[in-house]
Parts: sequence; C-alpha cells; structure tokens
Amino acid sequence: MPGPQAPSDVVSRLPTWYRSTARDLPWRRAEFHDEFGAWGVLVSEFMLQQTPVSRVVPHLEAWLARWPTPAAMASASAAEVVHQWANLGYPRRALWLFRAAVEITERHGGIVPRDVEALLALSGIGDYTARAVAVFAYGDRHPVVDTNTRRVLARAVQGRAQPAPPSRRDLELMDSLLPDSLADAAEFNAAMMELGATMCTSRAPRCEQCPLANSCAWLAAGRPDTGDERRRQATYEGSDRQARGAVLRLLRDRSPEAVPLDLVLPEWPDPRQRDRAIDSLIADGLAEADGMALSLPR
DNA sequence: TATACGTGGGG
DNA sequence: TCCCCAAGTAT
Repeated sequence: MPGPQAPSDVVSRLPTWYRSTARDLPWRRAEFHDEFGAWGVLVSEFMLQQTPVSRVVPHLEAWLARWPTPAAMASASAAEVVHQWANLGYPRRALWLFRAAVEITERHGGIVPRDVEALLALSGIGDYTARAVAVFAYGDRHPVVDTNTRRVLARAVQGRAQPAPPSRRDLELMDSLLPDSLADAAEFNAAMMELGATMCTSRAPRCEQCPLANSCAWLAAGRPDTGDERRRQATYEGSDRQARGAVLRLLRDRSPEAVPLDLVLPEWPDPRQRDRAIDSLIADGLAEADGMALSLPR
C-alpha cells in the first residue's frame, strides 16, 4: 500500500538513484558554473523552456562563447540574438532573453539577481525559471516545479496518471517535500526533474526500473487512466505558427539584409495568413518593417 | 483558466 | 506515416 508513506519514500529513495544515474549535462558541471555562473544557468533555462535537452546542448556552448555575460549580450542587437537562436523554436524566447540581459545590466549592475521576486520581474522569466536560477545557480532553497516534477508528484504521491493543470498547489506540495538542508533541497529538485525526464515519462513510463516502484501510488493502483487523452496539440501543418516560422526563417537566412515585402514568401498558399504572420512578428518585436522591406529587429 | 507560441526526434 | 511530446511564459 502506498498510502501516507509515499511522500517520505520519494524523499528518501530519490537522491541515491539520482547520484548514481544522473545524466552528465553541461549545466551540472562545476566548470560550467565556474566559467559562466548564474548567467550560464539562466541562458540554459531559457533554452530548455519547451525545447528538448538534446537540442539545447549544442547551442549553449556557442551562445555562451559569444556572450559570456549579460552585459555582453545587452550590447548586441536583437537581430543578432534572434539570429543566433537559430532553429531552437519559440523565437520570442530569444527576444525575452535579450531583454532580460538588458534589464540585468541596467537594473542589477550586470549581475543576475538571486532574489526570486527580482528574477520574476525579468522578461521571459516565470515561476519555473526564477526558482531554477535561484536554486541551481545560487543554491537557495525553493521548490522548482516543472512539467516533469508535476508528473512525478501526480503519480507517485497522488496516484494520478497525469498532473492537473499547473497551480500554486504544485509549489506547496513540492515545498512540503523539500529536505531541510540547502544542498539536499537543490539535489531533490533536480532529482524529481530527472526522474520525470528519464523514467517517469509521459507516454511510456519505465515503472519496472523505477526507484519509486515500491511506493508509487499510481503503480499500486494499477496505473489507472494510462491512455488518458490529453489535450491535443494544435495541428502545425497549415497553421499561423507555421507561417510565422517560415517568415522568420527567411529573415534569419537573409540577415542582416532586409527583404523587400513583395519577396517575402510570394508563393505562400494563403497570402492573408502570410500577412497575418508578418504583422504578428512585427507586433512581437521579432521583425521590423523599414519602408517596403522586412528584417530582423535592430 | 485557456490559448498561442516552433521545431524536430522517437515510437 | 502519423502522432506525441519537449526543464514554460505571457496574455
């Protein structure tokens, strides 16, 4: 029976598993912290927002080599930053990261803030990233809750196949499980994410190998609602998002040149959709119209 | 609270 | 092939 022991089992068994199996990722190495500090952690967290680890790793090194500090990036242009973002997806994150670098430079003397409230006030930083930086860069004690952690909590503790929509309850539950010491709390945060990413996965969890198998409430209940349909992602083919992606890709490829408006995807199947994409990119600050030509933002 | 927002890899 | 999914944030 999982029962009320489930949470304490999670806390006691996870660290041992994590120490022996954790992936060797750049932002977990001591040299990474020595070299890039909180800025390195912040950049990695921006890239990891909805982009898989395997795609982030190769970009991160080049990024930090080019802009090793917030001030270095703040002195670049938005166009350079969006161009360097390449195909990581959700390019608004590149713009937000650039704005955060400017804010850090202007408001915090070029030092990534340590305080969660100050971090939350920066562009593109929300509940997850703010606490991730405070915990993984500065070693402070906060609940870091991402989608992996929410899934592990839902299964191991609550006995549900999938987590409920994000809420403050997630933070409260995670906070109640956090070990007392700073180092143990930070490690526990990382271990929960790691378990969700590699073992307690969304589609095909490997319960047979899971260190929490003996206490998992969901497994004990017979893995109910395994095939529970989650809200389907909108179809990408033919979508406005695809149009935006195509326009921005063109601007990146031509950068720093501007592209005459009548040469921006003239063959696009739905011209009105293409124009909508152009307008929305301009509205977001990801593109700039100069006379009759379009370019990445200065 | 629900929706928009890229891109590519794996089952 | 097609569908699922990935360390979220802003509105």
